[in-house]
Amino acid sequence: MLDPARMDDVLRRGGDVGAAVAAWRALDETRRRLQGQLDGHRAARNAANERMSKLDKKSPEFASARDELKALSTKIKEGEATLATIEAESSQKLLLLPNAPDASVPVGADESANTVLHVWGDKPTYDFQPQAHWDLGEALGILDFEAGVRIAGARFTVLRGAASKLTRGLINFMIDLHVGVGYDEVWPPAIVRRASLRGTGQLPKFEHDLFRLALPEGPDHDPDNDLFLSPTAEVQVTNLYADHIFEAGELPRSFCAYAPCFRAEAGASGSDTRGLIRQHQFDKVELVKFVAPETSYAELEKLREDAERVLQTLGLHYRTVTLCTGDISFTSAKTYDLEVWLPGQDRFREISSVSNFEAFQARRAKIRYRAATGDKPRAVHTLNGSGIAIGRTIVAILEQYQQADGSVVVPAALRPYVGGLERIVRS
RNA sequence: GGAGGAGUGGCCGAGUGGUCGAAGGCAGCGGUCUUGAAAACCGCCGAGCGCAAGCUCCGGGGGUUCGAAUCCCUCCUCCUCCGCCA
Repeated sequence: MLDPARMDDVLRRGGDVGAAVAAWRALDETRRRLQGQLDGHRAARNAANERMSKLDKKSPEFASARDELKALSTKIKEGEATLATIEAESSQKLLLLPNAPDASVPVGADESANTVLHVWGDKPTYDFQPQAHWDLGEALGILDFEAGVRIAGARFTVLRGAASKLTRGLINFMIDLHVGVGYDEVWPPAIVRRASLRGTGQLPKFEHDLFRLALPEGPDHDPDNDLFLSPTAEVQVTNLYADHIFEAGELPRSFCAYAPCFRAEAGASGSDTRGLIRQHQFDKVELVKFVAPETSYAELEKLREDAERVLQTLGLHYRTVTLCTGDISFTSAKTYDLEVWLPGQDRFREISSVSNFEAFQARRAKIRYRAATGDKPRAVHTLNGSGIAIGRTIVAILEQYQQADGSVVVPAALRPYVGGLERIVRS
């Protein structure tokens, strides 16, 4: 949730955000006025009730006071109903306002305004025409797109043999790497409640991107009990500490988690329909940090390095870009994307996204901390980054490590995780 | 899935219609004492909104009442037993 004190900063995003901010401000003004009136009435009722508790219940004073209070009580109920409506409307508007970009984020309308932070490694050269992973994978018999369609439909893929083994190995490889530099490992549920998604900012705005479970619903069905397939472990791990107050000295806390991710990808029809890039279900190791606000930008750089270490250890050529105001997500204050080189497609593709959300998620999910014992709780800052997407890592390995004969060399660092497999060949 | 029981502040726990944001204990913080620590004693000690006065919060939502932690309905969660099961 955007901090109302940051309303001016959010305008840097441009577009129609200005109108939304103005609408919220007007509503909030009304809300505060009504709240003041209502509080006055409630104070009167509380005082009167206290006097009443001392009266003889059979006395005529009691009876007349009760009749008077009944009128006041009715007025309060009406006020409460009105206020509830305004509050619901106001908080709905606030929930739909995006995060304010950090001052260091370049201004721009779309990805063309993103800036390259650095490039790691050299573009590998081939003395043959490099193939796209979908051709390589099918030829090797390890990516079975047809079977995925048969079982579950478009945008699902069956991984066979070495691709399956690579998935298992990559999950362990990445988690071990992160645990080695101080992350705590967790294995969360794959299904999440509506409140969790609201906490991290996927809801209420992006429900169309999610798979919701169609459970039997009675007449008293409460939408708050709806369940969704999680689109990213960011949701589960961040909500690990929803409604929690960290004590002084407990921060920063860093976690890594593997979880399958599910995205409806509504509106993405026609793009990336080939291969493993954009699937309804994919695997990802996620990194999440809870930190004190004054440290969050230093932590963002460390988090970026932790994600980059995965690609470096695997020897994959990539670049890091700073997303501009028009390209950062709804919830982010600043985001770096790691883009891995895909020679088969002659382009860089996003493989990890690393963001500082500042207090945006913490305010929604009520994740707080005390700077010192006895202090008032304040919202923490949360950060997360892919550490990293498994499917796209397989894509990058297949494309960057491909050989003239159509086989693929397994990166040395990964071999201990795949039973010593050195090369993927057609079996 | 069936039958019972229970959800109160960081934790334990009292409170069954009125002066209760809520006894008491533990933990924590400050102090006295002590060379220091422990013990003992004294004080402080939930969160949110509001400039403030003040208001709200006793699992969530709804209802009854002048007034609800307390009564009613409903949902959620936990515990015990039975059933089923990787």
